[in-house]
Amino acid sequence: MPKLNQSFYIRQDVVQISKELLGTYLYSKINGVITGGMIVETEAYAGVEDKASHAYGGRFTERTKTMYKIGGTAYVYLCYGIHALFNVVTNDLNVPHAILIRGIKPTVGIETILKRRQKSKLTNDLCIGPGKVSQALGITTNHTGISLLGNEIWLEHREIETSDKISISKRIGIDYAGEDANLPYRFVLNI
DNA sequence: TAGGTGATCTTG
DNA sequence: AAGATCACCTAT
Repeated sequence: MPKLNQSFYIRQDVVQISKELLGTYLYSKINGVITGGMIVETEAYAGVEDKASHAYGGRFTERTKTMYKIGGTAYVYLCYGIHALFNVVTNDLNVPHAILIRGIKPTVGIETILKRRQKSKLTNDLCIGPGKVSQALGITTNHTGISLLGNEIWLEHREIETSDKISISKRIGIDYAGEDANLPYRFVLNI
């Protein structure tokens, strides 16, 4: 299957792209081992005007500078001291749009994923939750800034059958964002 | 439902 | 230089 190419990522509408990422596949290749699965949950973070975004108001720091890179870059940061959260940067250089990958359905390298997650059985929620996604695929903050067009972390295109299975809701864990906390920027694929 | 966890950011 | 904050997870 073809990798998502740069022109997919370099588009204006991060909310639309977030929806389109449902049903695509996310892979990592760590120490020669490929793990991955189908993306089933995403959230859009819409740049400098979005109060929930790390880049709100144009904030540009050592951490957030990666969000200003060109579409098709990985933005990974540490949350609550424990969890690496993986995001896809979109849009042009210096436009800090990002999409948080909140859940996948694992399909490749299940053995490795179970080992990384310290679980013995494949359950429906094994990789549901952004911290779990990174743990399952071996993604760490060291991966922040790398290209998603390379051979370490990448996405592949699939057509999903219908949009009827998509649920839209407000984003999780951003109560600090005022009225923007209610924006319908979370997308879940009901499989 | 609450506590663990530590890098990051803001304030002083 | 220090304290508050935080795009979460696990277990009770």
